[in-house]
Amino acid sequence: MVMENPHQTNVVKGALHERGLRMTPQRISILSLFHNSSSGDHLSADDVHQRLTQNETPMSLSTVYRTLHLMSQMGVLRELELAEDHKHYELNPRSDESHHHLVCIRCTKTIEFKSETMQKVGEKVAKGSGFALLDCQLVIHALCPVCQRSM
Amino acid sequence: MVMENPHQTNVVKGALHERGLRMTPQRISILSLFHNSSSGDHLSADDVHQRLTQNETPMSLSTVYRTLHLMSQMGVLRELELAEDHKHYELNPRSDESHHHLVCIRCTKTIEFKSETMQKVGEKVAKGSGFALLDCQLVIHALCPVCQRSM
DNA sequence: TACCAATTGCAAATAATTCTCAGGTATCCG
DNA sequence: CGGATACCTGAGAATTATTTGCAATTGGTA
Ligand SMILES: [Mn+2]
Ligand SMILES: [Mn+2]
Ligand SMILES: [Zn+2]
Ligand SMILES: [Zn+2]
Repeated sequence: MVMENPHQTNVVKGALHERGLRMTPQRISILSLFHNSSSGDHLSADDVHQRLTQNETPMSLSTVYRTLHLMSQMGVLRELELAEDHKHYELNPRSDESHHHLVCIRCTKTIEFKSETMQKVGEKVAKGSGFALLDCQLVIHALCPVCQRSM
Repeated sequence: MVMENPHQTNVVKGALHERGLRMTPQRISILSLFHNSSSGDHLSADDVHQRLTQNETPMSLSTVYRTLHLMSQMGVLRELELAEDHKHYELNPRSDESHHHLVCIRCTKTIEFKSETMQKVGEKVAKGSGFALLDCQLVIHALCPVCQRSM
């Protein structure tokens, strides 16, 4: 069940080395998990932890948190703050496949959508201020049709 | 020091009544605080609590949390998830003055910028799925020039 | 003015995330 | 090949933002 993505793994390994960090079995397992998830899977730290356990690659929840944080800092993962009380993660999409989220603040139903302009705006704004872009996300908070009725 | 904004206050009062809720002194104080803040002031629950105390309108921190949450649900305030471990709030800007945030994930330096297209995209996407728009925010995570050097 | 649901303050509870630290392990060097 | 060093992990405790339960209070209305 654990299928690796050698290319991406090596790219990350290189980035880790540049910082004096290492590619460990735990980090490989977490990256594989995300590579094998379908788009639209937004995983919490706990989700990741549970799936790893099912996948025969259990590890400490602390390590999961540490890895998710590190990978987000490196721009490999993307941290989503949707309408829940905890963070969710997904692979940080390549600029040509970037997508964004429309989320109901009441039932947390989430819809992904694409928009090329967004990424361009992000790149332009970041460059304009001399910032190095890591992730650019539009979040639309709204009420879904169902929740609009039940108010 | 506490100057009210009668118009906006009445609008909110009406919206509260529609839900069977009340306009209390505490809610008025919190709204006034935001109306008297300058753009770019992103206040945490604790910031709000401290400023209210200075303003001679102290109240319980629970009430602050409850009010910030309620006002966000109503679309009066806007909840910001920037690069810190707690939420920040600001007045939810009218559609014609909407703005967005570029934030350094390392030092949390935050820059506001405008972009008309963004709001339009948000409105279009929400409508396209039958959602009722509350808030639409682009967050760009990046590294500021200073932090890029110190790595 | 009396009533009643909404609201508040306080303290306790919750839950996500981080920290501490001791025991591994990869990597580098002589 | 060892040994030194720095990185990494697991386990659990600690931290901290936020929520909740409850009794007392209050706003808005009849
Ligand atoms: Mn997504
Ligand atoms: Mn702002
Ligand atoms: Zn909904
Ligand atoms: Zn910075």
